[in-house]
Amino acid sequence: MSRVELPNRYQLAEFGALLAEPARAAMLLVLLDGSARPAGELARVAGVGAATASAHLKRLLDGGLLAVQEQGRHRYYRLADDEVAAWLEAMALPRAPKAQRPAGSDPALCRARTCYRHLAGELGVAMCAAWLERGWLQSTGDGLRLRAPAVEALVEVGWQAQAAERLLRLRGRGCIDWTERRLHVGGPLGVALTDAMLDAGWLRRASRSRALLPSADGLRRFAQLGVRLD
Amino acid sequence: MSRVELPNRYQLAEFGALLAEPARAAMLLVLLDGSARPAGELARVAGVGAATASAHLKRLLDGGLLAVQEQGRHRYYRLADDEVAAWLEAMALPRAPKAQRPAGSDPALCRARTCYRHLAGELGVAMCAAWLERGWLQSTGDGLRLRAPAVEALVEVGWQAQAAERLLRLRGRGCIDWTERRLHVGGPLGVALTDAMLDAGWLRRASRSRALLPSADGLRRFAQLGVRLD
DNA sequence: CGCTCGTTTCGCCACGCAGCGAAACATCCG
DNA sequence: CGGATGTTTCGCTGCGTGGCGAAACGAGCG
Repeated sequence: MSRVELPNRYQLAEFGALLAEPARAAMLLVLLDGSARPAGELARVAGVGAATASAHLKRLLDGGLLAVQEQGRHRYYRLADDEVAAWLEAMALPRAPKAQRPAGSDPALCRARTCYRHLAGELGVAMCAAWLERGWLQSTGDGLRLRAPAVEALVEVGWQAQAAERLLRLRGRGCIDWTERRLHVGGPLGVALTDAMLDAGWLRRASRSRALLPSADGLRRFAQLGVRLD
Repeated sequence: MSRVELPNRYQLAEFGALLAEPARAAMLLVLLDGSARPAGELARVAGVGAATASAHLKRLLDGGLLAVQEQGRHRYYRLADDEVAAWLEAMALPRAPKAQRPAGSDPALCRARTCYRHLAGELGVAMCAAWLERGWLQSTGDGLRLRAPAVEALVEVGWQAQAAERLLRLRGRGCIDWTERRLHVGGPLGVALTDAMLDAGWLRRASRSRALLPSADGLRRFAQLGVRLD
């Protein structure tokens, strides 16, 4: 068939048009944390009526940026996949007016946050770098894979052996962190790691932002795993 | 003052709107190789009249995506900086309709190409990774820096000592390659390296695309510098 | 079964803006 | 100076689309 050419002007324009409306941008931004929200709530967030919101959601859906999940009389919308989330992060974060990143950005958010459903920010980048260096994490043709020594280390700091071993079977995606411009671990592996850290109380979700707040205990554990902030 | 919050909906929408027009998208895409072109040529590329093109260029200029350089009765437009180029790469490349990247993309382009003015693609990523691993390249707080051993190696494969040493003073920017999702060297250092490789005949620009074609000699030199393609 | 609530569809209006031609500038050249 | 060329400004028209209210649809619930 016709080979896929470079990004032609129409693909790029179509994508841009989907972002070009403040109402749609607001919806996408609020879904960037991986949540799934019903149409009505998204309408409220975007500040438009239900009818208008429905039209916007239809466009985003047709454009492949959203996926929908029906549940009773609600329809929950979420980002189509973490590929989309990565694009949005790339677009959204560095778009601070001019200055590179005036250090005014919320420091907690720079430190640790969710990107889609996995850990990002300085902490996420530091973890990825440290584990890659130790060989606990390896980049294969198949994506990022956790190695046995990492499992041992996790068990040593208190994780259940069975749960830790399950991580060996999960595939990670290298995901670019756009405040740090460096890799962190996304994909199923990244999500599983992050979930476990939340469960263990190492991290806590901030109430009104995507920031993740590390507990004192969490920081100690991270340090035991070779992960330090600055 | 008001701290810079996260990307608000308006910033994102404004950016999207700039891309949302096929004529503007075409202009941006053709400038993605770092070239500077006069308004008339961009009008031709975009397939619109001179008047229309002028209006589009004004919008892109006001939006901070382009810079202009007056020269006689011509006005040469180019991308504002490599930050913008990186955003565009991020938007444009992975925007193949659905399938991840159906391997139908131009193989030469995946192998090596210019990103703005520096080397990207498999070759660029491989070089960056190999040199980081050998310590020839180091990530400092200030960006990427070349180290002395790299200069020695470059001289050994035939570069002028003086030119090679100058590279030590140039700052590199980690630039994300969106076909590979991995780092390669951008910024002044990346540009200087790439220029030198073009001068030395290791690489040649393809006539009708952003692909860079490595010569047989070039591939041999790259191999001597620890850079191999698969 | 009939009411409620969440969502989508329909019909309508209004604004934004892309497009062009004509004209105004500006620069180079003879 | 005067004509040619490159670029921008101006005025205008037409289309796309965002917004809303009203109505339709469908799922829960008493």
